Amino acid sequence: MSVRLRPIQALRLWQEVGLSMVRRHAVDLTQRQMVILLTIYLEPPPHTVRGLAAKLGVTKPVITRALDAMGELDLVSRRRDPADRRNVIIQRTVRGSLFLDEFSDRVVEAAGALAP
Amino acid sequence: MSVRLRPIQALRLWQEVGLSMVRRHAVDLTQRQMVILLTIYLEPPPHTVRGLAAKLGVTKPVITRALDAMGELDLVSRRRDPADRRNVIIQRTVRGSLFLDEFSDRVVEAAGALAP
DNA sequence: GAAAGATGATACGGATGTGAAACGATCGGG
DNA sequence: CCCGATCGTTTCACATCCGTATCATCTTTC
Repeated sequence: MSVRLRPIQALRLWQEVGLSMVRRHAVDLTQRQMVILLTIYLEPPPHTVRGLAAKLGVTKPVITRALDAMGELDLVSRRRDPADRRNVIIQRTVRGSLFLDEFSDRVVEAAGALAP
Repeated sequence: MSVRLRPIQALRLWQEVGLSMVRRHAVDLTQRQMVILLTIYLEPPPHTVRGLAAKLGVTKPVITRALDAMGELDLVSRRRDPADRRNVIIQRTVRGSLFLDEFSDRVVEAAGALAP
């Protein structure tokens, strides 16, 4: 079933989650990087640079650089497609899964604590 | 009453909202800027630089620069406190309210469209 | 096999954010 | 009245991100 949320609750949810992220001085991803990470983990593989660029409506260098940054943090990994060596397959990592698990827990918790 | 949300739904919600923001090439605020904006609009005034810095756990220059950026976009405005002229009172703007209204609508819509 | 096309990475110039430190303006207690 | 404390801003050096254009590599087509 869908989730019923009122506008004021939506804003409070965003504030609460953002606040906890900022305060923890944790991994600080760009909005684009976050969307890329979520797409990789939520949608069925395989994921390629051009596919992600098309989905987000941004240029390929944006994806490449985001993958560089997140690869440095071990949130995603890349490897060449053996079938077509022009392609790069973007893969999930244990650390990336853990990061999103913790993130979603934080969102769920904040949602549960919302005032009526 | 509180909002019941499952982890996978939380992730899909964040992806959907982030995706719509990225695609629209709309105003793209830093996570910190967004939290500051939300705090200004959700919590009771008055808001000061040091108050926001303390709440977010960041340094004052971060707040000053975020206000510079958002002031440029006319999302917030600043004015000196007449009572104590060292203080700066941060105020809401029509454009800021409109921006958050649209944003929350987008969140609510995405939440309503979530799969079970 | 050579040329054309596709894919991801890189170079460049510009814009913006950050932390640490220092600064000018203002208030307030002695 | 004055000197320390407070508040917001600015400066500096550094890092990151962006879009455009270009590049190297690989595949497909003829």
